[in-house]
Amino acid sequence: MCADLCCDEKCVHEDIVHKVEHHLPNDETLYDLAELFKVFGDSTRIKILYALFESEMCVCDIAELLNLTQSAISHQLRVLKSAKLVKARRSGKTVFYSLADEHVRLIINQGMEHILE
Amino acid sequence: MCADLCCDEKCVHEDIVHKVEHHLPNDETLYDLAELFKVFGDSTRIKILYALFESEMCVCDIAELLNLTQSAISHQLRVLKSAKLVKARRSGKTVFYSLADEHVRLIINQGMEHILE
DNA sequence: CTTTCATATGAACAAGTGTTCATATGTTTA
DNA sequence: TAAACATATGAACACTTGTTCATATGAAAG
Repeated sequence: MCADLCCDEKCVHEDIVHKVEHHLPNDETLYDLAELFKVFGDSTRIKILYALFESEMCVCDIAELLNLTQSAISHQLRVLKSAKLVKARRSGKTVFYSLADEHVRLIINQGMEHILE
Repeated sequence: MCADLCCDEKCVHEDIVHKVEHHLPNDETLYDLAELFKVFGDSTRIKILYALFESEMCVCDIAELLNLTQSAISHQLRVLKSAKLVKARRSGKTVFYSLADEHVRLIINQGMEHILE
């Protein structure tokens, strides 16, 4: 292991460690942030979000579009909803889902830019 | 399951499904995008990235900062590096890691905005 | 009320992930 | 060359996650 002084002139250590410690958001916030990105970290959910970029859609249509069971989509929409990435609107038996806000689009576009460069 | 026509006046279906189908990026791209977000979806990695916001750091310092083994950090840095989120610079025995580009900061800040609202 | 249909939920299982331990690689100094 | 040290890597393990199947809930139509 590193013994407090593992380098020569370029040494940062102690100082940096303490400086960074003070600038780190608290653990709970960082945990929540990771949880948010975890939601984006599944291709089914990404596809659902991309689909909702175009228009609100009901569960069965998304299922048909992505060739997955209605149950799978419903489970995933639940995840997206509790992360406040989508919202639901009921119309009779049907429930229409749509993007909760524009953050979703921004985050995804930023990610897309990264992988396309 | 949904039988092609599950609603009344508000019906979208077929039309929307086909329209959205054409606008969806291809499967591989969507998969890669999900893989990218998966990398952000772990609080250890988020903490590492946040630490690197302040300054480049070597492996053992990050390990000390986050109270994790050097091995754990090294494994995670490998993940971050293959996603091109961080880059490495060797100086003697020590390897300093830093953010690969400004996308990282943008994506994380966007995520942070979402959870803080 | 009963049936039908869209959606939600719970259990179960396979597949994936993050950490630790042990050890290898590579660099510097004695 | 040998010892010391920072980092990397592989195997193993517990833990998490996404899907399916079966079934429950809730709304509209007969």
